[in-house]
This record gives sequence, structure tokens and C-alpha cells, in this order.
Amino acid sequence: MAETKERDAGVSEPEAAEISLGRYLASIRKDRKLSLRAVEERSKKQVSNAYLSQIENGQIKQPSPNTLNALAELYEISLEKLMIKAGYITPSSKRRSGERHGRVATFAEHNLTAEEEQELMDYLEFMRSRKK
Amino acid sequence: MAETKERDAGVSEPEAAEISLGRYLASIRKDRKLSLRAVEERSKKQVSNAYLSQIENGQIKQPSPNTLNALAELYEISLEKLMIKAGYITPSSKRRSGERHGRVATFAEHNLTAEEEQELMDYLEFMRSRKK
DNA sequence: AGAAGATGCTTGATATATCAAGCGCGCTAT
DNA sequence: ATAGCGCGCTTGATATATCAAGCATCTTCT
Repeated sequence: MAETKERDAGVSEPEAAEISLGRYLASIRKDRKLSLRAVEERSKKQVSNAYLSQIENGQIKQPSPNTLNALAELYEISLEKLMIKAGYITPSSKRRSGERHGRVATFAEHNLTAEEEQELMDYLEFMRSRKK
Repeated sequence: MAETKERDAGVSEPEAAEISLGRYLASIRKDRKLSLRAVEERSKKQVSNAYLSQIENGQIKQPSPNTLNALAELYEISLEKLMIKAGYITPSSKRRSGERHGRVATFAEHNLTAEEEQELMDYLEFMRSRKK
């Protein structure tokens, strides 16, 4: 029955004891009602079913950002969330107390897509969670 | 004498035949007047001198984003530029011809730091260069 | 019941990232 | 000159990502 026995460990520091990358990805895949092989196909072979299985069972510690990106796009979830769970970045400082002056003007020239905006927001979150 | 003999190859597709990651990093390190060992120290041992040497000589194809991030911060250069040169993302489509509706309002609530803004701009570039 | 798939999983092979330790060379200083 | 240091570099060892191929189980169809 697998059991998995809390074989979690965590690449860097689990800290908040969040749900692991593997379990997270597995739960999402099930929610999307996709089989391992379906993901393999839809990802244009970027992620093999064998490999995804290992990731979901926690046998792979840190899949490459390529892989994570493929899954993020396929599942339509935030890449940064995966990057954090994979231990590429540390969600250490809760909030930068630094000085911030509202500057938005620059982005006016960029004509953002809705998706682009969403991704930028995600990335902003990501930026603020790492940084020393 | 080294020669290196155009042992470049490129992880994904060189396409624009830009300067390679190795040469780029080497040129910047020299500009910053740092030795391999100095970088090793300043990076808090995140990048060993041996390894950096290999990277600069093109013997390492794709250093991890951790490594790239350490170097980007140390040299104060754009992480995305390194990510592109390392082949993590493809600067394929010059410009998405897609529909974009100017949306900036959301960022008004975010009070961006100058650095954050810069990084977001970089990331926007990065986003637009990959994407199918 | 048995053929045919589909599903999750294991495993062996291969590639590659990363580092500790060491080598050889060029500088200074004694 | 020679002792020492800093330099870039090589190499062997280790860890890990990734996949092709296969296995066991379960479902469904005839």
C-alpha cells in the first residue's frame, strides 16, 4: 500500500511543513483527471510518466525548472509555487519592510495581457518571498 | 593554449549565436576584477572555483538556477539573461502578436521598489521570450 | 475465461552538475 | 634562488535527474 512513511525530508528547510511537491503535484493531477501517461503526452514528452511517478512519490528531490514549468503550464498553476516547493527559493522573510515608492508608470507602456499580468503578480510574490 | 575549438553547441538552439554563457560570465568576472576563488568566497561557497572555471570554459551545459542566481546577485546582472543563455528558456518568438489590453491598474496597489520594478521588467521580457 | 488496454510503479542505464583535492605557472618577497 | 602565495585549471568521486523498457494490477470487452 505504499505507506511512503513520511519520507519527506525537504531539499532545503521544510520550515512551514507545507505539503510536499510530490503530493501537491499528485493531488492536482488527480483533480485534473489525468493519468501519468496523459501528462506525458500533453507535455509533448517533456515529462515522462515514469519520471512524474517518481516526482509524485518524492523520489526526485529537485526537478529542473524546465520540468516544473511544463507541469505548471499544463496544470495551469503557478510556476513559482512549484519552484518554492522544489526548494529553488526560500520563502524566508515574510515581508520586506523596505522603502517602496509607488511606481507603476513604467508598466503603462507594456500593454500587459491578462495572463502576463497574472504571471507578473505571481513573480512579484516570488521575488518578495526570497531576497535575503 | 586551450583553443576551445568552438565547442559551443548550445543546450537548446543557439539561434542568434549570442555570446555563450561561459564567455559572458568570464568577461563580467574580469570586469569586476574578481578571481575564481574570490567569487567562491563571496558567494558563500555556493559556487566553487573549480566549478566556475568549468562553467566559464563551457564544460558545464546548464548550471542550476541556484548557481546562476548566486552569480547574478554577485555580479549584479540580470538573472533572466543568464537563464536565457543557459538555455532554460528560449528566446524564440520575437513578439507575441496576441491581443493585449493595457492593464496596469493592478500594480498600483503593489507599491513597487525600484529594484522590484526592474526585476519585473526583466521578468516580463523573459516571459514574452518563451511562451510556446 | 481470456484478450486488450490503461494505470501506477520499479529499475537499469546514461548524462550531467558539483566539489575536494591537487597540479603547474607566474609573481613577489626574502 | 627559493619559499610562498595566488592564479586558472584538471580530474576523480559522488549525487542526482531523466528516460526506455518492463512488470503487476485492474478494468472492460467479446
